Amino acid sequence: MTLDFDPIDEAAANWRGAGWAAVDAMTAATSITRAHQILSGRVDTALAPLGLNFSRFEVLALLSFTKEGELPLGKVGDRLQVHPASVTNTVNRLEADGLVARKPHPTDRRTTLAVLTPAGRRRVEQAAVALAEIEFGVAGLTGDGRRSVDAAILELRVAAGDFVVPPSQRR
Amino acid sequence: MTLDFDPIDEAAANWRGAGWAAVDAMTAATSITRAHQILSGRVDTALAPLGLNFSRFEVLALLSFTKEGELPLGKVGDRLQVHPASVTNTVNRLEADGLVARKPHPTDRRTTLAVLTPAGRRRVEQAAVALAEIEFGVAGLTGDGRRSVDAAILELRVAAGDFVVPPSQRR
DNA sequence: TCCAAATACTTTGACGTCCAAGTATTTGTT
DNA sequence: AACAAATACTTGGACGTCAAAGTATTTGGA
Repeated sequence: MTLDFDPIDEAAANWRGAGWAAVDAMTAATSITRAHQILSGRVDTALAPLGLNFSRFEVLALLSFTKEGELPLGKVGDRLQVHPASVTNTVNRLEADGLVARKPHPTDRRTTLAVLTPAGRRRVEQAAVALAEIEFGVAGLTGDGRRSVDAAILELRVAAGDFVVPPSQRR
Repeated sequence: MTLDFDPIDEAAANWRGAGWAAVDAMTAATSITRAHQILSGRVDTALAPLGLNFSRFEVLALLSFTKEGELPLGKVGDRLQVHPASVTNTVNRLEADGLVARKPHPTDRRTTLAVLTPAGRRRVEQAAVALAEIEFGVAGLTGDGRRSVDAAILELRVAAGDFVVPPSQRR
């Protein structure tokens, strides 16, 4: 199963041979896709014994950082940049496992709050340890590599409109 | 929906505040995950009018690079690093659209070949143009950014055992 | 005050991915 | 030659994601 050549290099050579454009963009896209595949597999493997996957973990972690351990579902989606339907699904599962509870918003009846339960707080702590142990699936990336990936992808995220850099903090 | 702060920076600050380990690994993993989400959305949008998604396109492209325009399904999976079940599913769909045909292997009856049809060849050419136009979803990444992403992720892929660098070509 | 538009969440449905198990065929050993 | 193990692919099931439509509630004008 392990190849004796770099499949991305090989693809780049093929693309050039076919006269196709944007080869450098293709390799970057393919690299990112593969990196995601690798780390997501590792992360899910590490979290499986805890009954979590990365999405569920992210929700728990986000809640654990708030003062009251609660947040409207919509805010969760905004922060984690996932579709509202995915938030519903993820919270359903966390709720079924007793790690989170739904609670009506005190003043806005459209809104539902996700509240971290004590079991949820314990679980997220365990998960954070488990993920740190496997370096979040990026074992193999050096410190320099991590920094350069962060910096490069920051450009991509800003270009995609993920957030607006306030004029005062442009770097 | 657009935030006025970097959600990954925010997460890093929260993690440090909670005393959780491996913050730099977490930000790298989150960056890669988000980058994948961005580019995969853009790519699928660009390919949708052609009735393709990135997986289907990759299969067509791979076949188009071979001499005969055909390859055993297993080889397709190896090259694209996807699960055999996913190859079956992807080829089913391409076959239903008349872009690929299944053909028995001439000597090994366990093996099935995927063969590019003339329509498949035309379609993949159109798709390559469409993808080049949107720079494979990585518009926003500069040339330097693309190179540094490639280089960093190469480390990750090698560490993950994607392929073995022959001793003669170590860099 | 009234009501159209916006907001918040859920539901449903189409896909895609992976794992595990099942079928068919070939290989490698004895 | 015989047969267990490996290989190649498909099937079925569990999940996850997103888009679109539906329900409930709140907002912002006229």
